Amino acid sequence: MKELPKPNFAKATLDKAYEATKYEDDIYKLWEESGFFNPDKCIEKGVCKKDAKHFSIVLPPPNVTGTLHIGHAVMFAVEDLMVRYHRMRGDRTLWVPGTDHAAIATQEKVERILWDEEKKTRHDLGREVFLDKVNKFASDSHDGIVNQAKKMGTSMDWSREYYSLDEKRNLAVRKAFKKMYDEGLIYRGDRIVNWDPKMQSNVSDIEVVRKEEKAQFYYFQYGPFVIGTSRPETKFGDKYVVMHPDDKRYKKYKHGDTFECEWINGKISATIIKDEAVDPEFGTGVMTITPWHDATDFFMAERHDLDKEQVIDLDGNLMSAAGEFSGMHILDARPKIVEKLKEKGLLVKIDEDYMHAKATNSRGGGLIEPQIMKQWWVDVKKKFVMQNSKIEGIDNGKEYSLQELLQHVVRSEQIEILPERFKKQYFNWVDNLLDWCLSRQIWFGHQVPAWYKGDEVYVGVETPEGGGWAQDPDTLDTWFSAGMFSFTPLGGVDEETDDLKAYHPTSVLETGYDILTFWVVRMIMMTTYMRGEIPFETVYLHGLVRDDQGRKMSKSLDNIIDPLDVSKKFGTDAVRLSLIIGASPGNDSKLSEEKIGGFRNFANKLWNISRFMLMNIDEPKISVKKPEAKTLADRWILEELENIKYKVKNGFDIYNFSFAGEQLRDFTWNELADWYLEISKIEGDKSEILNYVLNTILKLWHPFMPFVTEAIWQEVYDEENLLMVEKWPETKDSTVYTNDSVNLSDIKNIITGIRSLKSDYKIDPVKKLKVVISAGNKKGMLEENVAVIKGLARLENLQIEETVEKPEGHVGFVEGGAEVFVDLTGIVDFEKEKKRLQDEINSLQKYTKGLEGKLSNKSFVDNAPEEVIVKEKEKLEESKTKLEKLEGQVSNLN
RNA sequence: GACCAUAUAGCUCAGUUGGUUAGAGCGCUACAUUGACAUUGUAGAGGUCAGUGGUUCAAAUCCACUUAUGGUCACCA
Repeated sequence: MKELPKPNFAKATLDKAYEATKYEDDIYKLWEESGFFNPDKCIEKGVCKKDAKHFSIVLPPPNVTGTLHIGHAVMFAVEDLMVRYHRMRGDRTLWVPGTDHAAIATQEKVERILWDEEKKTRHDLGREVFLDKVNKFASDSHDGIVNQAKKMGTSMDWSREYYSLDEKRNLAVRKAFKKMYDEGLIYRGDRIVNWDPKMQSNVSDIEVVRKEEKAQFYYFQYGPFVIGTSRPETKFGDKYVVMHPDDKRYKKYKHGDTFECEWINGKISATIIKDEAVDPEFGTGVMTITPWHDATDFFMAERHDLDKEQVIDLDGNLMSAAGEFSGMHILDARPKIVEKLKEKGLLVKIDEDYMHAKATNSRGGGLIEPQIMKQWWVDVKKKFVMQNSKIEGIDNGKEYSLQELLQHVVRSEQIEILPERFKKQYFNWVDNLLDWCLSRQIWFGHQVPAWYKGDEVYVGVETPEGGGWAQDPDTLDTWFSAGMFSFTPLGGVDEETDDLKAYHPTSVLETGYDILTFWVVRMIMMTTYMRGEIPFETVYLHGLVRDDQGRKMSKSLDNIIDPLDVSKKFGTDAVRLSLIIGASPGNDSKLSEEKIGGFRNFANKLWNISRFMLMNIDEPKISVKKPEAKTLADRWILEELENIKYKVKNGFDIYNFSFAGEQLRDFTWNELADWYLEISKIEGDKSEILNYVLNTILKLWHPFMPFVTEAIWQEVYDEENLLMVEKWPETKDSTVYTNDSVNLSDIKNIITGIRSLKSDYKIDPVKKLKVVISAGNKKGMLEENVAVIKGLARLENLQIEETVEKPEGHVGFVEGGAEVFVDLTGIVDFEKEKKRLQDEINSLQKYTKGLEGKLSNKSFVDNAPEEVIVKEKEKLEESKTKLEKLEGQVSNLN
């Protein structure tokens, strides 16, 4: 690694404060140029073995619609965390980057820009010119995204980067489409779709969002019936009147009966239909239907084989069926139609407070107008013969539907979803799965690989031989290509590449829970079908990042936290930590600059801890050998280090990253810095231990805070090695219990107790006091630590006896069975002391009484496990002894 | 309407299979400023674990109901 450009680091000592911006770019360059983001290089250099267990993630590709937001930062932080951990553990680790063309979203964005800047539509430009523009936009977005991802410190293998609309992915799409078509899983048919007149495309059910809105609800006389509707403008073609078969009010009317009645544009002939889809409680329990422009009506018409007539065109204007209203936009026509019906005496009443859920396109917000159109669909219920299954419980030669595959792999726990409650949501969706409408009337995306000549249809991977074939102008739903992202970035549809063999199924799909139904379901569907494999073993769903008040971040609220801004301000490590600590899978988290600032402080703390340690290490070296402990504090910190190693590993293993980070921070700050380093100033001569501890915590912290840890590593250990590919510290496989020979808590408590008294009496912290300890069986242990207690509690003199009466003018407290007497001659406030001791005695008495009650309760003694009883007895003994001593002190106040 | 979450200190959250005198960070109060760090240190205040009832020797933890907040799905012309 010597040939690599070395960042311009200061030598020998660290700067006083960690300045992230000074290091981050150089560090990233160092990593990138080392080549270790690529597992091939790791194998070559022995970072991992070729046959090591693999750990692979395909990055959920950000949309090329612009710049990244804080949600992407979470994704980067969490995935990089896992990837760095596994890489250091020696797993064969691959993280594949990519970007998504995001068909509708991107086209819509470019169309808007085009309109804002040039007042032109895509039709003014034509398909080719427009697509050039979109591609240019996408390419610029892509570059920005890559740059941002690198700023976040992501250790992705850029040599394997993919784009959802590149040639390889396009080939995969064409092959998949053909395979599904050949097996009858893709069909072209006239079905009702969600048409967006604004965007001039249909969108899938999942892309439709409903918005509650107050609307007018009209009641009209329709022959002998009163019908209700919120959409009078659709009623021209209505010639069926429907009611529930069990509705007694309309018992005398029979299914199939016809009658003549006066309607908007004159007399019509209507037919009575009985169908259970009608809710007798709603309105009058009678409705007319418009199969061409309503999904419920459509399916009703299908059931009874009724005529369907188009009333509204694709621009939202009324057609010839509307007679005098034809050519008028539906929204303009509505009041006029109502007016006309009123004049004819057919308007019964208007309900002004009707709550209506209007359907809108989640992209662009256009009002959805259902239409019947010829579209391409995936049949999710159709059975096909499985031929390539490697899935447990799915047999080759047997028949399955896509829906059954989706159900099977999650139910059989071959795919784990975290947090588990999202399984319910998954099945809620999958069990009620409808056919998937694939085609979109937009230009940007994978063009449908179907060609037409007259009535002939050809579906294939390449343009058919022979002239006269015209390709379907529509493009495919972006999720069709996205559904194959576990494997298309590793190879293709039908070739077995080395990458596919080595890294598929991928280990984890890490993404936001909001995308579960859009993407996760489709990935499982496409992958199980195309490859006969699960796409990933675990789905880890992160929550959404909200502002400090819990609101979604949005431009209009002006509460957006831009990851790059805050990275610059506080350092990338701080941003990453703030997104990981305090966040749990599937739950939203709140973020504020204050929170990030807190973690910036921690990064600096780690830097300064290292700075101090470095000053006290004779010869910094990379070491994994546990050094010899000479004092109680040494034994204690080494034991705590073992504990924290286990806790962090365990946190990673159970996907509780927040817990791992929190524990590690507590150890680093509250134990190592606040106690051990302070003690080391007194005891001295700790070069070996400090070196070992520093080594270890830098490794443990690296996945969380890659930049500052690598910066320190490079400064301290220098030369050949990158922390990024150091070996993860070995840990035991269970909790390590602390025993007395490594327990520092008595020492800590005595020191804290003395400090507390000092603070209580408002004694100048610098003033040195005299202390006598009646130590009992703790005498030996305390004597060994006289210097530590004296130093940290700032004592002039410390006398330790096995038993000693409280000297005059002293104030006492009890800690760990020892009585500590602090010399406050001349300043003791006897009343205050009396109260302090009495308060403690009171609460202790209550506590003791509780314990006694518990232990004399027969059912407790009979039922509780032995170890619990033993523990309670010990507690009782302890508190009794303490009580005795406190009572002695109070009676001896002088 | 169906289903799923969440409710613990002023704020953000921990609390693993029921057994702690319920914890952390931020904020707050008081004190401390020349050798790792003021992006700091020391000490402290602050909680009837949403409510009610139940199970149990034992409930923040399990169960039922209630209330509040959020989410997913279904939506009715």
